[in-house]
Amino acid sequence: MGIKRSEDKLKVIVVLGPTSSGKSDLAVEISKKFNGEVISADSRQIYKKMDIGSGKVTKEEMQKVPHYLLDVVDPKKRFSVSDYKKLAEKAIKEIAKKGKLPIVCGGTAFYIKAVMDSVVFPKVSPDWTLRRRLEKKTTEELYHELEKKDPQRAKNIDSKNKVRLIRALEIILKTKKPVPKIKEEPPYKSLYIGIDVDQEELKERIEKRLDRRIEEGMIKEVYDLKKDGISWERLEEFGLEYRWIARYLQGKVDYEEARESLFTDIKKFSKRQRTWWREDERIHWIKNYKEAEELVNNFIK
RNA sequence: GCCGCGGUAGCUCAGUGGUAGAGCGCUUCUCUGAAAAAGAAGAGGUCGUCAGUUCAAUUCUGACCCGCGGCA
Repeated sequence: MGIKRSEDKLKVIVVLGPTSSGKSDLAVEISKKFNGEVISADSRQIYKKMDIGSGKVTKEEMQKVPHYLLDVVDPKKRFSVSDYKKLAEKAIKEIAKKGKLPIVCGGTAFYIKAVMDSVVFPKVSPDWTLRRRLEKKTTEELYHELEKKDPQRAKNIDSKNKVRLIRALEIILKTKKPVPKIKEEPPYKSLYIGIDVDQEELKERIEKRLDRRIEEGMIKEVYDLKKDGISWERLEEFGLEYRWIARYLQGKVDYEEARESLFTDIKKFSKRQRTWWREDERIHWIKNYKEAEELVNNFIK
């Protein structure tokens, strides 16, 4: 399999931006104008029954534009980037086959990168027994072990991050080989549109949206998830809305504290989201729909 | 008015006769199958005010100011 010439590659649009920036609306607008369909790139909206808390678009907001990769996984099941990559690739093909324009839109940068930068994930599925065993070791021990077995990977890895160290060792122990390097030609011809929102304005939008979602029944949504058998631990792991509402429902924090902490955490999250794209030259940062429309026009010519 | 307790980082508080720490927040960053996860680095303080003791005071003493509780 040779490298595809760029003229042969499928065209894919990426819409990205921090939480509450208006990505979903923009993706729908572009879809309507340019005959596109949307593929969500969101690690929480992928789950069923996690609607308000994850900020999923409603049926009305979709305005009849087909959306992919929303509500496809049971929240009890584990889902990973690698699963996402497979599903997203399938969706892109499907949309292109219909002669429509695939638009990847979402706030999970790792998911977008996995698909668009063709990150190759070694075919080693998580071995929870092994992980539990490695979990008992200290980060220092794990790092030394990695240094011995794969000095190359040890050079770049976050030496104090247990989750990453364990994953790296898992790959090495299972494949008996070092962790493969990632570097490949991007698989699609792409246009990256980033929504640029002023920090202060974003904070206001985050807060307003948070209160609106509480009114819309976000707390009940989490309560129902628990009732359906999702553990507190799992809800904790989902983070943000699910984490803080779960703590509130358990009586660990009062309402005011839950709301304040959640607001703080969402703001932090939006800052973390920015670090993924800050230095990325491919992204065209836009302020409004008009600018986006122009970009897409040039892109699809 | 009296008695007691307290006043140290943006917040909650540790601590020491040789000019200070933690957690949280804040800023910045990382990202190879949990990614809203997980992790890293950094910036903040003339230790309430004034005076005394001392080679040396945030630490001891006194007065004062402020807050909280109790008594009257």
